Amino acid sequence: MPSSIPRPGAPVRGSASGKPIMALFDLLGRSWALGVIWQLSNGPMTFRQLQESCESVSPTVLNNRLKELRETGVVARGDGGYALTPTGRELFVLLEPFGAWSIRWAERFPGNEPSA
Amino acid sequence: MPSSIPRPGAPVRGSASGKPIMALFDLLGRSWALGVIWQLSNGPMTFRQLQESCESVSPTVLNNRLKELRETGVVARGDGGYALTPTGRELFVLLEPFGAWSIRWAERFPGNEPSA
DNA sequence: TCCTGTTGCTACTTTTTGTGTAGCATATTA
DNA sequence: TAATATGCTACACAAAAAGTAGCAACAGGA
Repeated sequence: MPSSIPRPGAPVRGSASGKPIMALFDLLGRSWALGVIWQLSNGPMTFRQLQESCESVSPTVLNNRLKELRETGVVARGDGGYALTPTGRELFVLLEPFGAWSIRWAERFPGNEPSA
Repeated sequence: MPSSIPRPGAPVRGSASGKPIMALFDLLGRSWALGVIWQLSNGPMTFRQLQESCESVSPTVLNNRLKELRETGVVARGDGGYALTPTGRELFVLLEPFGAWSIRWAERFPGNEPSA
């Protein structure tokens, strides 16, 4: 059984009253949710393509994440497979800076020398 | 046993070679990771305060998340309990816009009327 | 029409995570 | 000394994810 889909206004992890930010964190804080959005930012992908580009995601989980992301208006199916909706693209705009940030984070990672 | 801590450069979910963005998504895509960072943005909190403000988080998980966030340089312990490091505050700066966005998302949520 | 390949899944078993509750050891304050 | 807070650890249980198999629907092509 898929876990319940986080909806703002309904109880979610972190908020019995469903504060939107907590509903969003519940949605995004599930395995592969962020990864799927990241992959789809490059354009529509089929289920199988997503499976390949997200190494080691199981079809069960991928299907659950896609269901959740569709029901929350972030992803939709169309030509060429799954794609971000306008809402999803908005979300990606917020997510995009994490790419560059993660690289700087990696460089100064505790125990890493800044790679010469 | 706590799950392994995602480190850029080491294999993580989504990337055998540990692409930084995938390591970051692995770190943040665990339950309560985003919520903890969000809570700590208001200032340092004790373990118990975090437990209370994150409704329904179990101490086991909270402790695991804090360990991971500390070892990845996002959170540290100091006066007044746990607090974001400068790195953690940087991360929060990227996260902050999600607050406002989530409210708009809630308003036009599939099945919600834009509240009059 | 039969074969071959692709796609989007579902089913199932095993392993990993998270929940929920209890409670302990170490301060701190009265 | 007792009461309180703090930062946990230890379970027993439940939920989620991994890993693998395979099926139904469709699209060519021979």
